Amino acid sequence: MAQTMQLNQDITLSAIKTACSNCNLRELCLPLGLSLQELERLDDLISTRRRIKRGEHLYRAGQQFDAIYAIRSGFFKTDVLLEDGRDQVTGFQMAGELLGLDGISTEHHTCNAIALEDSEICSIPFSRLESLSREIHTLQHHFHKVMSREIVRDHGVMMLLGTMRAEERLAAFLLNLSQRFTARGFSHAEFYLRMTREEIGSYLGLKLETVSRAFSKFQEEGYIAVQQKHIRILDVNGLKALMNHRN
Amino acid sequence: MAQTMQLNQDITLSAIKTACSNCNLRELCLPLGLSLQELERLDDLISTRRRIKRGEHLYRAGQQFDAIYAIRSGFFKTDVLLEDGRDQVTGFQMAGELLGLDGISTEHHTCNAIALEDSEICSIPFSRLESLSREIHTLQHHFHKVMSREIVRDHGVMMLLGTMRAEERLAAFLLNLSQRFTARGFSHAEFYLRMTREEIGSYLGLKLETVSRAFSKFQEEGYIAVQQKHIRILDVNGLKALMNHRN
DNA sequence: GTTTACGGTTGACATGGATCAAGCGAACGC
DNA sequence: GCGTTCGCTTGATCCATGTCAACCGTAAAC
Repeated sequence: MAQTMQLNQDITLSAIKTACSNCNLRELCLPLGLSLQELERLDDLISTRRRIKRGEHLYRAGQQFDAIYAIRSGFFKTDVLLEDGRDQVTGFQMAGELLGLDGISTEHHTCNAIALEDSEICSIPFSRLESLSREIHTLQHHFHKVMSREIVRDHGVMMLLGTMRAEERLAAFLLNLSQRFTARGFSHAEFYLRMTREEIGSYLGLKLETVSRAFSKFQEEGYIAVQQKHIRILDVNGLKALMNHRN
Repeated sequence: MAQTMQLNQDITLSAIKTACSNCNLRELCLPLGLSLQELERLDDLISTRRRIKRGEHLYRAGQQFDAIYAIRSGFFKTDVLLEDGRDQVTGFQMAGELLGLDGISTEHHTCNAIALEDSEICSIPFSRLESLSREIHTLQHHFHKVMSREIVRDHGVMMLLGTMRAEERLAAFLLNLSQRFTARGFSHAEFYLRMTREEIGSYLGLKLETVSRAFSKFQEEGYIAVQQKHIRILDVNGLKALMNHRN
């Protein structure tokens, strides 16, 4: 009897947890702007929830594409590989952000998505998302906005890689992280990096030593306090100023 | 009487010219994969055709977004500006490609689109495109693919800017242009650059002098023949080899 | 036809970040 | 608790590309 109750409760809990309508990330994620009824229809679509352990791949370049993924919790990186072994991190993704949009184009994933900490993702079968967004205008429009935002973000990274010097890049990176943590209700001034210096470097087009040196420099200047992966931002304006001036 | 006939002919010609169904770029552009009936519905949507002279803006960063643009003929660049005056070319677009996808996200354009030669574009009102793609599954799916392809392209540029050295970048750039010209029925081995060395440099994250030197180097090595903006590719494999090896 | 402006090339030199190398501290496995 | 590993830091040196400058050729302007 006690066991049956426990079981029922588990089922209920899991049902609550899987639904977008009860997800506290819905204002950051795909459901943004949907009405209650619309949300319930989206719930039907998001049946699977998957745990990905730190270091595991959510998908690999070359794999068949059939779903996009919303990050429920955790932290990911995506990277692309060149034939000669060079690779580059193309992004870091956190809760509420979507993964896999690159796969729509060729119906195969074009990059690897790897969990940087134990994470949970919601699978969104893409063809069903397309059907539903043919019916729900707001969903369609929001999805288009999300894809477009990804394009704009990429332009920002191109700008960073093409025109900024090492310290500017790192400052931009920290400010961007800070802003995204803030949007998720975390402290804007204090956070743990989930990625290594090498991964940061790869993303910023720098070597890990350069990243490390820039961190030390920022600490000397009093902009931040670094202790391994623990970062405290002491002077946001200092970092911003660093980015806005030539030299 | 003669005048009336002339007039009718003009109207007919203009009607033919504006329709996707008669556009020889339809296999490269938005209409890809549509049936004849579907094509005709797309025709209704693309009412305006606009000429943009060399040097003129199609749109500017900050402007209200309400349409995306298909390039009917000509050549464009897009660039983004930082507050401190730095700018970067984010892409070069040719016939059959779409411009303005970045504007969906915020309903404002986030970059400038400038014609590098006298060009013609088709305006596609975005809200009408969304309505139509709620009705035409193939159009919806193809549009998603186009957006996704843009994301994949941007990742390629990030890779280029983040991990390649100057000569690799220029080789990648030339091979990419060559391949896109080929897709449009032009020679893969001989073409005119529409952009200056400075614009190439901005796109590749290099200074114009470095671009110029790399061109000269390629010429010395016998990979290409350069004469100002006229490029002949003499050894595609040479260029490819240059990209695939470290050093 | 001459002048002017602009884009391109080339050379000399400077420098930011890469590379190579050593050492250190925290975390993890045994 | 101890050793090993991995990520990080820091120093010394090197090199690819940036910077500065001169000059050239082509094309547009007058």
